[in-house]
Amino acid sequence: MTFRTRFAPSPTGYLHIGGARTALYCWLEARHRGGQFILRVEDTDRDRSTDAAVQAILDGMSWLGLDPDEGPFFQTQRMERYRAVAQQLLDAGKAYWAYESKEELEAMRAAAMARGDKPRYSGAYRDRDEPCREDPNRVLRFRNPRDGRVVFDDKVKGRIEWDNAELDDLVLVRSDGFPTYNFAVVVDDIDMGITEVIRGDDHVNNTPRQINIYHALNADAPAFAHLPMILGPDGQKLSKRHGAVGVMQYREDGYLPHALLNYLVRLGWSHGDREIFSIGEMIELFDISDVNQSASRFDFAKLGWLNQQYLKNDNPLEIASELAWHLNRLGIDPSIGGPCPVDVVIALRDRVQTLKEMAERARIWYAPIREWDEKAVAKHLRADGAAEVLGAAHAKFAELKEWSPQAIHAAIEELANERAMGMGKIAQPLRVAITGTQVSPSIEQTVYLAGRDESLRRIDDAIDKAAK
RNA sequence: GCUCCCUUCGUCUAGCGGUCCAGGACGUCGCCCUCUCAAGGCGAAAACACGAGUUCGAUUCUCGUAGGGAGCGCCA
Repeated sequence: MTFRTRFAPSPTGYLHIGGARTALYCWLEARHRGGQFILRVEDTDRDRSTDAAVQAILDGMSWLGLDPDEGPFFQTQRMERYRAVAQQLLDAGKAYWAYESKEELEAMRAAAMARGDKPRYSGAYRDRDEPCREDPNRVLRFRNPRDGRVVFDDKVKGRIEWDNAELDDLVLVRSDGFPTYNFAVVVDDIDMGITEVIRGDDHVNNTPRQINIYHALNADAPAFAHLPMILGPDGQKLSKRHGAVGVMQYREDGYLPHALLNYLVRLGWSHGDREIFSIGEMIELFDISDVNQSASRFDFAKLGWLNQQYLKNDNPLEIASELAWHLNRLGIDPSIGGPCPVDVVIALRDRVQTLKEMAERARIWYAPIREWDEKAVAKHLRADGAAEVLGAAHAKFAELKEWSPQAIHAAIEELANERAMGMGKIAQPLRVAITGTQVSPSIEQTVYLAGRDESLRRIDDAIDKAAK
């Protein structure tokens, strides 16, 4: 039997960070074992499912590079199949019709709670053996075994045991004819030949009921692996309050997909002291049974560090095209003018953690200085001799044979030697002249990226400003 | 309330009975480098939730306690 995993989101919102990690683990596990990864959209809740959410999930997965081998399949397109399997269960006496109204069920639960019991379905119709009748409240319920235990070896959590007495007769088919989650997953996972179910640990409680359904269908249950939750930095459930929850938001915030993947793979899993993993290494080394059992918190600081690692080490050409996307979002079109984005990447990759920051910092080379840092002006432009130094730099730059960081560096060094000044005395006024601030990449990069004409213009402006 | 699950530095984790007065990484702090900011280098502080067992020996095994989480839907 070939090894097959699946990711089965319900399209009720964007692909969130926990879902992304689940998808990643499913994908890695399939790739690691040379099996297949299937994408299935669980859209049986017609009230909450939307096409936009389906698209958001697809977009998120494709941005992350988590390509499925099969799918997406949609449960709403498999209605006939669920109906047939339901009939099969009914014929075999493993399911029965029940007719309680939602209010009655509600009262039943409340009464059980009041007694200190678990709120469960009483099984009132279980043994009535009535002929089927039309009724708006009619649902098909599973005849869950009354005794015995369900035992399974979770690949993450270890052995988990459950008394059947704890389980009630769950609804398989709703009164509107749609299958419930617990029923549809089992049918799908059997039909799609899924051999390993990897999902969030909020599903462990469903697993014993699903295993019973597998058995009722004379099918072998797959292996299960339940992943611990990802919490917000404060240890609370991850929510909008924590900022980025949808995966595509990370793109907008300037993270590289590989960095996010690397961060996610290390959240709950590790391989010795290793922190950086190429996709190939993840596939080679990942094993679902090495995943941790406890919830982990999301740490933006570490994600930022990882992102910078990729910014620094990936091919600058590739980073440059990502940077262009972010520049566009700021209304800058680098193809029209200004420095080449690759040079910008090289100048800034050691100084920022995200592409978004990089684009914002790159602004000074694509557009005029918007705002002067008055403290910087006072300290460096209006300092004694600053205007004179700027004038000398202007002259040297104007005469440079080639406009390169090396040539600019040589010119500044020469200037420093001529006047026996420290580099700082020259670099800082220049920096303020070019950027309006006292923070930027190395002075030769800063000047180089501005371009010769623009540099000379800005130096002139700064000299004027110094005089005022 | 009931059932199930979880518990090593602030955070992510290593550890699978002695190698641990607990290792790495992020973050923090200090020093070095230095034209600013970073990056980089070096170094420091920082954890086995608690209590019983089992054992010659427990971070590692068992059981409790405490704390946290999940589920108990005609939602997935």
